[in-house]
Amino acid sequence: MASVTSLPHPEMSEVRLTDVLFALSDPARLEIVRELAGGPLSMAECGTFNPALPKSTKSHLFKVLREAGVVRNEPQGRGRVLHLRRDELDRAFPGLLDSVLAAE
Amino acid sequence: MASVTSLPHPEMSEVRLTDVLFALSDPARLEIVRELAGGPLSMAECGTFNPALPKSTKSHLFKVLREAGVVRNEPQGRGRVLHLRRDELDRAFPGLLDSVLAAE
DNA sequence: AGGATTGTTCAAGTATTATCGAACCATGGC
DNA sequence: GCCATGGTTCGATAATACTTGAACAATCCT
Repeated sequence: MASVTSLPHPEMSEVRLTDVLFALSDPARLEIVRELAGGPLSMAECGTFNPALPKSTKSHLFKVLREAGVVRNEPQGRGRVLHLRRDELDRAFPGLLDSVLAAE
Repeated sequence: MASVTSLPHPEMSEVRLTDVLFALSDPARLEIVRELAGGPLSMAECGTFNPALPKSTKSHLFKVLREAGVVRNEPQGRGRVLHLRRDELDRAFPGLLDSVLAAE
């Protein structure tokens, strides 16, 4: 019943630009997105920029990104793999991610 | 002394990407930016998407945009003119505004 | 099965943001 | 000078968002 294993992800058609912008507007979340731009990572591998971050806090950061449609969070083994929904975002908001990731 | 006439604007060099993204992440502020993309407007002309908006609220929306470096607010006659800092933003964050404004 | 590992969710406290009326300020025109 | 116009700032309240420990869930491994 409502296993936590598979988390809900919005369809890209119902993702709003403002929600994506909001998700990216936090430095910690943006940093996570930058890390994920290099390829999928487990949650443990991700967020190394701040190793002291409690796992509940980290989980919350990913939740915001996931609910905004920026990131996909899927179970793998005993952990989870995160990846940027890059192709989908590029289709929905052409150039957005490129420009954000290009900014120093 | 500290006349309100001329409001402080950040140098583009000290504008942070996350602040810009945050400023754009609110639907009302984003709508204002869309209106300003067509050219400078007085505050009265701007924000017509919600005519019932109190002027203090509207002023606050502009303040957030101004402090994030998105908009310039300058006195003109008895009122004020607002304009998007488009060229500067394009230089600092190439493609960002384009992609945001292009999104439907 | 039991324990270790990896996260998620809940709840509570804190902090940041939004909203809007009222007071205030500057300018233009009479 | 005085008043109307156009907008900012202040102050209070409401609404969101962030942070974190503790409890819980799923999986792997022996």
